[in-house]
Amino acid sequence: MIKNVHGNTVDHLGAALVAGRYAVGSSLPPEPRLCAELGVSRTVVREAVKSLVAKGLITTGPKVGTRVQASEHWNWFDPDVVAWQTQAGLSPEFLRDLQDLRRVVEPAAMRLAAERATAEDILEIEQSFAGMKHAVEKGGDYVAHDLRFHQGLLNASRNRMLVQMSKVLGALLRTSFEISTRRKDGPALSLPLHRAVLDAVIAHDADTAEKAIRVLIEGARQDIEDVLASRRKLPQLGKPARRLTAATD
Amino acid sequence: MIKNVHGNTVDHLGAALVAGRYAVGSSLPPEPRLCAELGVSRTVVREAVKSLVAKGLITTGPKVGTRVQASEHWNWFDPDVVAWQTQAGLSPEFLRDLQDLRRVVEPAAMRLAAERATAEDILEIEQSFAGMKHAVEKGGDYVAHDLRFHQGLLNASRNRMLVQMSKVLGALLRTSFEISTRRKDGPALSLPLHRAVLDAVIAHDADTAEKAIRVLIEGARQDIEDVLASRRKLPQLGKPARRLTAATD
DNA sequence: AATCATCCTATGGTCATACGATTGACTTGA
DNA sequence: TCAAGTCAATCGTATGACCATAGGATGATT
Repeated sequence: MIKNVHGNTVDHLGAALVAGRYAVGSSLPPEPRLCAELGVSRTVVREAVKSLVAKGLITTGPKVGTRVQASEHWNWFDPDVVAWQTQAGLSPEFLRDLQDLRRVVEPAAMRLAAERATAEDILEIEQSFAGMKHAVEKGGDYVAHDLRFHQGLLNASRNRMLVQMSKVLGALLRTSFEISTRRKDGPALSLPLHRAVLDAVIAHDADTAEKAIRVLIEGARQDIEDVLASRRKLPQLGKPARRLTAATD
Repeated sequence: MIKNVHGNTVDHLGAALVAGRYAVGSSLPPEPRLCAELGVSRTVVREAVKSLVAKGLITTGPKVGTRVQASEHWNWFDPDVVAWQTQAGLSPEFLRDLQDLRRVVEPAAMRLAAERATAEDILEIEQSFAGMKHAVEKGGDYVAHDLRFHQGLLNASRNRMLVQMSKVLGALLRTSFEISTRRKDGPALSLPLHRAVLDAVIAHDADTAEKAIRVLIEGARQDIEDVLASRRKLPQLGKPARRLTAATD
């Protein structure tokens, strides 16, 4: 699926960087090499590099080359960075960070949502809930509707930064939803919990909304812990050998 | 202070965009125009545009031009974006968003810091506190040390995303510190409150740490509310007429 | 006159080449 | 041994050309 040369190049390099294919502090190949490896012009390479600099993944300088920044400097809230991280396989550290974030952000966001949600927000969330219910009863993409439900709630907090986080949290939510969906009664069990959150928000009851979401989060935490524990016994989950050369996709 | 052509161009355009000098959904001047206005080559303009695309400020496409994205699409956690917003004058909405964020993040981060802070983290924060104390007693840059204090605490949460937020929160913290420093006994009064937070973190007492930081935040909230209220009576605080043409700085 | 298909053109996307600017590394001399 | 000067690798900037896309104008058809 070819978008355009620039986008593909950014994706390729970004994914490689986030996956840790280049050691932190080391230099990427010089521009001419990259051009040759990726089969694109220097213009494209340079613009791609500039994009990655803008996302905090690398720095550049004459003679010093383009150096890989430590992960503390990534823009962890950049959707692309998160996507690359997801695609590279969610590491336990990343999952831990995301879970911290979720436990910090979602309860507080529910409080705000209970105070500020507009009628449109509620409608959107109701529709998502209806989709989840339908998926449980008659089949369908439960995870997608669950995601939309949570993002709708974050949106209802009416805070641009919290909304932005919903995009990042999406990576965690998707993972945890997929895990809980594996247990075939998982969705059916969590449906009333979701309903409780939504009802509290509609009732402008911040305390109840917060408590309800905490129940949901705790359940998800358990699920992920279990999977991580079992993963430790099966360490071969990491992606197999990756090639450094350009792929021709 | 000239860094380089690219950096200056990104700054110039980014600041203009964040300041709202181009209407959302409208198009920037075409590349040749921008080159002429900014007095740089097309290479520079294009790379600058790519950087801004990476930060979510604009989108580009053949024939459609480079369009201004709605502020919901900005990367609000990008240090540059925040800097531009700060420089454009902190709007009440932005301040409100930041205060929400602070109230959400800092208490939770203090809990994590109390659990996870390393000896190095503590040392760093102690030094910052010493700097604050010194500034109160013998003069010095109180705000800078206060900032370092809070960022050190966020760092101690050992969570990459929370750490990233500390950079963004810095914009709010700086503002609120400057406000509270205007009252000449402000720093002296807040010193023991800071000490309380630090002591709780050292004692690994999450509950107390959270309570202590909440006191600090509440004080800051009050200060900012007051300033905003007085600002409403003096509406001429906004920047004076802004020109659309390129400045020659 | 209204509608649809076609072509035109403005605009960003890509490529190639040349030269400037910076800085780490090497060399040379004291 | 150390310091200053030189060198060269690498990114930074500029220019010109051509390609690709998509919005809008133009014209034919009903």
